[in-house]
Amino acid sequence: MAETLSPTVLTLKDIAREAGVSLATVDRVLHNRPGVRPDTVRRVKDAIARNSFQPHVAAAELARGRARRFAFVMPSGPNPFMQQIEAYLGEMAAWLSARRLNVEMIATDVFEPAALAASLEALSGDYDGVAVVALDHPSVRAAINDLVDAGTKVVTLVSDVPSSRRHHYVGIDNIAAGRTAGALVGRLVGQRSGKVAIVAGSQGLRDHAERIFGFNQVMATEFPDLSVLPVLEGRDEDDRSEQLLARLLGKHPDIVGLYNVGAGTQGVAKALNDKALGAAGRDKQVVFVGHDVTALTRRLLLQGVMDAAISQNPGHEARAAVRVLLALARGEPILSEQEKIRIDIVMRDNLP
Amino acid sequence: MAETLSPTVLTLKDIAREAGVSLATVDRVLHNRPGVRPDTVRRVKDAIARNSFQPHVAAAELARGRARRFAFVMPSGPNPFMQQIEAYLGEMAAWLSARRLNVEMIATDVFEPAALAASLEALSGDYDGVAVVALDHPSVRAAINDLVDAGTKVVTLVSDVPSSRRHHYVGIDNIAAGRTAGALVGRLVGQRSGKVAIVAGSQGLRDHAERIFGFNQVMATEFPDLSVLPVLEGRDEDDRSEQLLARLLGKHPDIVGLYNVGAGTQGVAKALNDKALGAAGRDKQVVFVGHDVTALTRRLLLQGVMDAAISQNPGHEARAAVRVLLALARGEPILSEQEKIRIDIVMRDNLP
DNA sequence: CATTAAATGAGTTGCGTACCTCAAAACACC
DNA sequence: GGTGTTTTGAGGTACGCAACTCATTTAATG
Repeated sequence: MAETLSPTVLTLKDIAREAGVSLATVDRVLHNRPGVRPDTVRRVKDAIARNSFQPHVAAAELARGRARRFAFVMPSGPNPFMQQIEAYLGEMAAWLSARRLNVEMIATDVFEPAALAASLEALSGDYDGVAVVALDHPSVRAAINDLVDAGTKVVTLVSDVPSSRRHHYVGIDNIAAGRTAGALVGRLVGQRSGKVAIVAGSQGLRDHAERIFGFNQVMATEFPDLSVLPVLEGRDEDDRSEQLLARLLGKHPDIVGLYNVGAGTQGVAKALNDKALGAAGRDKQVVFVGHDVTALTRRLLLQGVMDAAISQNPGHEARAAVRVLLALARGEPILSEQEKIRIDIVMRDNLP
Repeated sequence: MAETLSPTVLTLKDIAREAGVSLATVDRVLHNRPGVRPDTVRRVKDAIARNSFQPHVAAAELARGRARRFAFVMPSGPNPFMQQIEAYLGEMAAWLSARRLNVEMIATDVFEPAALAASLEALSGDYDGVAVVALDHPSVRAAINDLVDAGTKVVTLVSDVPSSRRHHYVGIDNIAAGRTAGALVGRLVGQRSGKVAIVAGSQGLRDHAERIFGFNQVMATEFPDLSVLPVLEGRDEDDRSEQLLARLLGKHPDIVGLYNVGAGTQGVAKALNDKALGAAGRDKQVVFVGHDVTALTRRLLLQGVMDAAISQNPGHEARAAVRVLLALARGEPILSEQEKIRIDIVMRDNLP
């Protein structure tokens, strides 16, 4: 009837006795210190495995003395998503200090490869872990690899650099996100046929490009009655997005769906709402799917202007980045299921 | 440019000096032990607050010596959702043992109030925390309150007992889940009008009743063109659900939507697929929304038989229950944002 | 065999807290 | 004033591990 999931665990002393060696040797093996014969290493590791020994994290943490330092390298400038991440880190302050963890925010021009790489290089040696919102560029990749080589744990956040040797990526699969957006637009448009518009920041941004790719994939294979118009590049700016979209809506009265890949949501909504385009604007007739839950998108969802938002929970991302860095630093396994950022579909009725 | 989120923290010795008392007195205040004058208590607490002191969890954990024991009281019998929770707890084994946490599974007949209450009473004194999938019944409520009074931390899982003094509820808001299901059925049906069927386990189950309530709410206010048929009570059994639904589909050729509130999904799908009801079955014509991502619902989503599943991540629930119990036992604050179980909308393209 | 290098043992210290004991001081009461 | 009670101080031990030193043993080399 009752079943125990966690057997009693031993201490290092027990392992030493089991392996027939001294505590010092166990310690050497555990921390990959030199001066132990391969055969002895094996005996110790066997004893550890045989008893499924886990070092007591509390004891280890206490014994190491110095606090751990983590750095979050984030884009400078006003970016609501990044501000949210910073806010969530602030909410963890008590949690962090109870574990003697120091987290520092470092702002840099993420879109300038040289500046970002320089910021990263400057961290070398001083930090146990670094989370970075990174651009996928050779110099950035090199900077990340240097950090890794120096023993710093590196996690990419939101935007990955798969070609680097970063230890982990905390963020969503953007192709899948685009596919999800496509499925939503297609399904919500329903029986109607017509055209679908895409507004993106830039097709040069890795995540935007991936989302568009996924979106088009689904549209082509599953919704042949809908034709996708060329991507508008609004540079994530409200004004530019509005102008481009307004012109497009004017030219194509049969637009039934819209996918906003990045920011500039304010402008997109304004264009949809523009009275000049029809008696009551097009906001309720066009299925509008975008990204991220902010104060603005929340309002648009409630008003029925936006139909769904694809969201990657920024709180989850912030916490996952910290937890992953901590687990890496401690040499603990990562609960991959827990740290995986899911693609959330947010509609009016499941607004968080 | 760089901003520290976590200032250096002091130790108990520093606090003692700050407050002008001895370590022993600080310890007495910190653990609400008697024998300290109110005025002194205030002085110590002031010093703690003034320096935003946080006890070092690692040191505290190490010093207390004995491991913590948590119990998960879950329904007996083959329930896929519960099995998943147990599996996820198994995945945490290393995490748990590194923290010297013992988690035990206790199976009981959750639908029998007396049996459940007895199971809970039997735990008194032996556990630091209990997570229970509870029925909302006076005797269960009393048993929970007894546990709480005995100093055990209690968390309700999946199904709440709001009238009890449980410390926390880990699960979704079922009314909101029903609303979400309603919105999905309504939106996915599109322009068509017709009838909508509901299959539930029993309207006597709190969570099912709440979901139906939320579903009807949305249907009535937002989709007046759809009329909801009386709820079928399939008792979460495949056969019974199939028979009831098959009869209903036969009687109403104009059913365009279906909400399956609980289990019995296999039966529901079979009824939809029944060739006797039409040339090719009704599975692709009826919008079908259900709950939970299992091997079965995953297949149905991929086949296009099911259109969306409302999901409460069982892995997240298992981990959240453990984390909340641990935080409660340690006297740490709970990261409510992190522990909140979200209502996930799962469609074919964002299957986890 | 002697010499040197490598491997291992034995031991110490300290991390910050919980929990305990015992004595001393402060206080309340008659 | 003396009594008894409450409050406070001082100190110790233990938790499990990291990190270190230094002596000793074992193996490799010439």
